[in-house]
Amino acid sequence: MSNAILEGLNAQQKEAITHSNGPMLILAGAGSGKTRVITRRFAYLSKKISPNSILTVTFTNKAAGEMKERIAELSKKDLKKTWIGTFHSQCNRILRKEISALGYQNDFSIYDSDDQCNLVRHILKEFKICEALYKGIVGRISGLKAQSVTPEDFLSNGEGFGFEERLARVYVRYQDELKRCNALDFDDLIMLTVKLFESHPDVLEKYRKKFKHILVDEFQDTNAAQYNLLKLLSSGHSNICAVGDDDQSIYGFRGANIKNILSFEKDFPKAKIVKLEQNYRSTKNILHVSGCIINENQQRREKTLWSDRDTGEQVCQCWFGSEGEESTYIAKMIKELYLKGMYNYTDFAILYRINVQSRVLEDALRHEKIPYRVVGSISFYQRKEIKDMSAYMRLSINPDDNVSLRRIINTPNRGIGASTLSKVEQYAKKNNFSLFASIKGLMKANGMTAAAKEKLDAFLKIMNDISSGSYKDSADMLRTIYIQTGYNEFIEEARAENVREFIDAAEGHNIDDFVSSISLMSGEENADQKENVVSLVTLHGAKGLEFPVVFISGLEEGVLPYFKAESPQEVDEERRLLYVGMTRAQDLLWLSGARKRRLFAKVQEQEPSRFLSHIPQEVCRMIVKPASKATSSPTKVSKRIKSFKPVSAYAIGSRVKHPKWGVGVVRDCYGDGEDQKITVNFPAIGVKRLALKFANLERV
DNA sequence: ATGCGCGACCTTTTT
DNA sequence: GGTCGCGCAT
Repeated sequence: MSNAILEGLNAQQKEAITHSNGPMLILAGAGSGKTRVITRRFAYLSKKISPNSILTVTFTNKAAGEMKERIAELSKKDLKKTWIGTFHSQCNRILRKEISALGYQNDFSIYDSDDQCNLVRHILKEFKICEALYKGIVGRISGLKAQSVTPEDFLSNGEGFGFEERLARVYVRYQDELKRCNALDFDDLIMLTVKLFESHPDVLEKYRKKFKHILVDEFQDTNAAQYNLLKLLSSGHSNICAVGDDDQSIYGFRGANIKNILSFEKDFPKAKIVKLEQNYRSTKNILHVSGCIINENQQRREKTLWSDRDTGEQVCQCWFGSEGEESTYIAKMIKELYLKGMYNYTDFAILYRINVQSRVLEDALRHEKIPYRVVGSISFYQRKEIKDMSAYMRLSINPDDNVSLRRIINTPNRGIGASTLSKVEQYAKKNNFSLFASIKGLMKANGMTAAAKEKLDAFLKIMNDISSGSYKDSADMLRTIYIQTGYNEFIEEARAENVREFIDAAEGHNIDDFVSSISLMSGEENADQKENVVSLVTLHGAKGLEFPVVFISGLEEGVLPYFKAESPQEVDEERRLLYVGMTRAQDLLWLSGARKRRLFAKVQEQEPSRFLSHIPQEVCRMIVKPASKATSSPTKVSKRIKSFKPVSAYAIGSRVKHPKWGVGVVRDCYGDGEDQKITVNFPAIGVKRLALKFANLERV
């Protein structure tokens, strides 16, 4: 066995990688080299069996991409046909082949949450149920599907009263509509694969034989349907390797079931359990403090992370008068550490529980002229113009796709309004047609005004032109759509830019593959991380990331834990959220809160988060700022980190740019007013003393 | 068919 | 405070 695969690993990691057959649960603590273990195990296994017979599932495209990349580095095998991907993409791949067994066609559309909402709202309108309830209903339906509860199951167990009864009716109808549209929503991808395997043992057998080993990443995030899928596929050989950390389970609200990891041995009785407890990321202090937090949770698998790293700086705990002071403090601290030359802006992250918290933080960063990026805002593929373009593509491939048709029949505006559409809907219903077929039928029937017919005919012609074209790739088709539909004339410039980017991304992609996977793309994975900016990110969004310096803001009752978390289980999940945030930090960690915070409309009096009471004071530095107008200067802490002067015009250690000599580091800066002098070390030139007034320097 | 004003309600969100 | 959706007005 070549040793490259086993090089530089600790004993537990080796044990996990070389385990041969049978179920295994790897409890991988934060920063314990989890990805490394999975990728190496993949490489290890593929020495004995074909890499194509290992099913590797992740939750995000990003994780799948990283894994592929790292496996490619390790192994010289051809990885084109491997099964490394998200749960949804793997199911998509299986269903594209096998779904005819369930009465769908294999060119089905995939509805994302936006399409899903549109369809539910349409049904609610028809059922004359208050449309405003759609969000709750979509959530419930999604929850049911996550448990593999089909409409039929739900009907047979249903109470049959009030809301539940109406929910059942909507669910039945929704699922029926999806099938008529030849469409699957995200949850269907999993649920229907499970259903397929359960109802067609021969198909299951085929994949069971195909996948000799199964590797699951982020196992703590699996929902019941996903777990069922894994159990079905691994039944027989039981070669399932699940990697996860129950302490980082923060997606309970999406149906993730923490019990899957807590009671793994119940389903896989002889499971080997490996704990990865050596942390390669954080200082001892950070680990100690975060360990004390997570220890408060009752339902967890005991683990104790340890680190080879230094004790490190104390964790800073701060209490401010208001959220404004909190933000100012954080911004100033970042500035100081940056100017000191210790860290780049990319090394900092500010984490928070809810998105609205970013606003005041952004204000403070802008005020200090610190570049930043808010991570995880609306994803590229969810933008209206992108969704419109894809809807045209989708409809042209799958004419039954009513949701896409409703989306674009009057976009851009071609005068087909609600009354015309409602005639189309009625005619479709009467004849059991899709909307597209209904429009075609109506052209020959009576009962439409000539004007309406003309407009519908124009729409049919556009769709016909799009469908009958021959294209060399997806980009080619999109360009045709963009022009044929007149979208290019109706769109504003900023959005047109997005469309161009979309077309670029489609370049060289086969149309069927592109359309079938487009709903599964998030577009977040290619966000350039190279920019030197501070990251602002929610605690959820921070999972899987790491930063040398982390600030967690808003550690107050009502924010973290969020006021909606009432049951002990929900509070535990909030605690895990804090734990995830803390364990992102490599060197320095600040935990802060404010006594007064503007939340929604009013200013609220806040109490410190209950989680803070379990922090051992001996490894913490407490900073309390009484509510006052006085500018909160961060000197107290800066002294602790290393004594350095308050920021002057140009702080010692800061970087400046000279028009001729380029970037240099400030050695000294003295004098004041007109006579200020500065000493700068330019790497290429050497140390220079300049009169600030004439030097024409620029901060970098 | 579009535009505006009013009221309700606020999380997190891998796909 | 700010977004989103509805209903009314043109």
